[in-house]
Amino acid sequence: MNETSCENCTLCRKEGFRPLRADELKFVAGNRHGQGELAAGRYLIRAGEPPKALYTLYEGWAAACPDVPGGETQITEILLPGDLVGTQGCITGRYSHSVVALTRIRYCILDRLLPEKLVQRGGPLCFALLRNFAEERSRRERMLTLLGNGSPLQRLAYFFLETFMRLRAIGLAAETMCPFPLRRSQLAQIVGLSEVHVSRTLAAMRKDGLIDIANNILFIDGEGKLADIARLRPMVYSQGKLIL
Amino acid sequence: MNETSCENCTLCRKEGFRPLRADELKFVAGNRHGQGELAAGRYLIRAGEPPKALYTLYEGWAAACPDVPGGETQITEILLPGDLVGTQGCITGRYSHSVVALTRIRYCILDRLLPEKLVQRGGPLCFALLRNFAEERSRRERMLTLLGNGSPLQRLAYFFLETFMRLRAIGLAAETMCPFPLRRSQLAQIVGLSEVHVSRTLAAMRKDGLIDIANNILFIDGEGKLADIARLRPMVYSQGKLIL
DNA sequence: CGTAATCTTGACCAACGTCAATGTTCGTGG
DNA sequence: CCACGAACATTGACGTTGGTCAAGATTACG
Repeated sequence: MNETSCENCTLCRKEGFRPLRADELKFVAGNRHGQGELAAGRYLIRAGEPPKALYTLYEGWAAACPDVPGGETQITEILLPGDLVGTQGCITGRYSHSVVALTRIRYCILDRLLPEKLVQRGGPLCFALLRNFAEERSRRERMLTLLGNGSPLQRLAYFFLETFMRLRAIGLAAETMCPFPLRRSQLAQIVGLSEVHVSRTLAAMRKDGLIDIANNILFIDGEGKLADIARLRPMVYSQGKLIL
Repeated sequence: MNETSCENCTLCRKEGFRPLRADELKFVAGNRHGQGELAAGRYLIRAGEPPKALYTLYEGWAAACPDVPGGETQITEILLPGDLVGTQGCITGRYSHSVVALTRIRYCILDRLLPEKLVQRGGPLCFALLRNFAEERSRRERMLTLLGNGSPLQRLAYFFLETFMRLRAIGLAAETMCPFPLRRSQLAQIVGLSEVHVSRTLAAMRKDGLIDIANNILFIDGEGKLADIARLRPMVYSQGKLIL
């Protein structure tokens, strides 16, 4: 596993990422403490701990889940390549949720104080951090709406659509399909249903020609139909994801 | 209704708000375009519209609710005095949810470009804006967890506890009670249950000596018991709410 | 090829939603 | 101050949805 430097990072070259200016690149590189790798199932950060670092997910999928004492875990967000991990901790002094790798992941390690430095520094990079927060807040808001009064079908339809569009925005999806490594039980923890009921609902969706999941690939047969069912339309801003 | 200037604002004097430095006060005052008032049930902002302004809720309660075409509305956040309204729109160019007054409200009108200016300016005020986002994201994350796998009892217990603690943090709650103007139907839209079931659950909670609601006042009889039931503990940061 | 993990399907049941009737509170105008 | 109506809250009866349990089927992996 050889180290990749910021200068020849392949991720932020992809469409969907705004290229960094020279001085920005230097700033980020100067706050970078190397990179790491983690197997599926291992934890990158733990809820409640003081922040050790800020991370950028570079490859693979991860999940954010608050610790719920003695209850089923709930996944509150799926983290995809390019997403920041641990911002909450670096801002408020405690990680608010754990982050667990869902596949093997690779990530960059950034200075814990990067947000503060960014605020001092100001400029577009700082604004991008703000927009990152806005985007995540907004995404949780939509899921909240779905969990509050959406049917199982609506919840799943929305989640598939959103995930697909997020992947497409960073160049990781094909025309009508995308990688999809999630297990039924993980889907259940995301949409707030039992694993069994997820399975049933998926069977129905498959029969109706909406979607199919096979070999860790999600096939979207009718993006429009899915959107109609979900009622809510996912918003994928990320015209300028930042920071590696 | 006489105008109050930033200089003799009574809200930000309260405990829980970090007092502004002289230059910060000047900056905020310079980006303030007066204040407004709205009756219960009227909309302050509408989902999907381009941002007209940023607001600070000065008095009263409001609710954030994304537009759901042809479905029950879901309330994704309760806005209390001192909270910012419309940040999402000012950052991303579109308000992501509507905000409706739940009681008569008074609010301050701030420049739509304030977040951008704040980013240029940097400093503690900018960091406070970031922390505001972090706090709201975190709050939605907790509700998401509750709606995903919490019982009706847990959902309500958590919501009462969180609201009580938020009000206390800004000096608007007494030892064991606080104002509580929400109707059953609004509670239902927050916790994702039917109005009838909220009513039933509240009756049970009252019988168990947990809480009581009467005359728009919430009585918390056992804060510890409530916290045990809710499993999640609300986090109220706001050591330094900002910006009027 | 064998074992473990994951997925599917069926049967059953409890929790919650819906409908509807009754009771209560609040504001308004006489 | 009282009377009235409208909005809101409570309670009961009943049906549906989705959870739980358990038994097979399929897949993944050594």
